Amino acid sequence: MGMDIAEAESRDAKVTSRLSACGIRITEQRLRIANLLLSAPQHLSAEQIAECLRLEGPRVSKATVYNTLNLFAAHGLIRQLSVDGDCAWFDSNTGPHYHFRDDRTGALQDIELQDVQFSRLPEPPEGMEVAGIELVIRLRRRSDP
Amino acid sequence: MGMDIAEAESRDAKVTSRLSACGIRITEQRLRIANLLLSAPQHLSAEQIAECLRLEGPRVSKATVYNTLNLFAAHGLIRQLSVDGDCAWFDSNTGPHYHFRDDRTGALQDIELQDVQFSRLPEPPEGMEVAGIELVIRLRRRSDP
DNA sequence: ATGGCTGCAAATAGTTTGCAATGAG
DNA sequence: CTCATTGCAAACTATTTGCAGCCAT
Repeated sequence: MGMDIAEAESRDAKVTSRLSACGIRITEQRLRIANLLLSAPQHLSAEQIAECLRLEGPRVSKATVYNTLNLFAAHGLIRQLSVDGDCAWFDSNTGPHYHFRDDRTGALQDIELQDVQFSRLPEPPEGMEVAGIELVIRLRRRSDP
Repeated sequence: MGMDIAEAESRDAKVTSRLSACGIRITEQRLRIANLLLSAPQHLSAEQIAECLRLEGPRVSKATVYNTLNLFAAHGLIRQLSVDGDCAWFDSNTGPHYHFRDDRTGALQDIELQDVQFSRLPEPPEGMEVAGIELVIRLRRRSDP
């Protein structure tokens, strides 16, 4: 479960350069949040991120968590999802893809683009064009034995 | 744009019987809200419903609007959608179908089930089954001339 | 009459904002 | 040194809940 110092440093270096490439100034809080989200494809809510930060070290205010997430999203480093009305989810996979959603827990899981194919799609209304397709497959525990 | 008294009465009668069939007691507020939503397939937010009620007659408290919408949803008369994080939308089309969403205005429009066909869908994760598929095609104004 | 509804106001939850103190370049 | 960033608290928005009074049955 651990990560040695060399690993942590290389991870920090990667994340740091991604932030810098966007013109985002590096701070301890931004680096910690970026490490949570950007080291692997993930779906996290602001609350979950705040919770992780709380467990792992010095507290980061919720305002800063939100400000940082919005900053990252504005630079296209992450994407905000509206799959449930209760809270926003932040997805570090910014490429086009779809989601499974566990109805009971709310947990999300990626579906690769090529795992869904449409043999028919409706024509957009007059004067409009498709800006994106959001697909959520809701899941429940299988009932049959 | 108007509706004569006979029309309004027959609409009331239809709506009343749908509510009664669910065991929902008829009140003036419930009838007015039901008339807005159930007389045609529609997507309305709680705020829009409150606004319509405000314009058309005696005020209905927001709490009652929400309580009523939740009541209707619990009985399957309407369905709550989570297509944007800002507010809930209530859809009086309860059958399976999909949506267009205008990114600029947030407005929703139905897509019939048969206008979308999948030639490939992913296998649900172990022990899970598909509870439903939510598809939103986001629209923008067409850019090319 | 009596128990379910309504309206109000207060509570809640998620998120944003204002501002003084802090910290990075 | 200087301006961006942080943390806190307060503001805000959407929604829910507690409760006294009202109304359908």
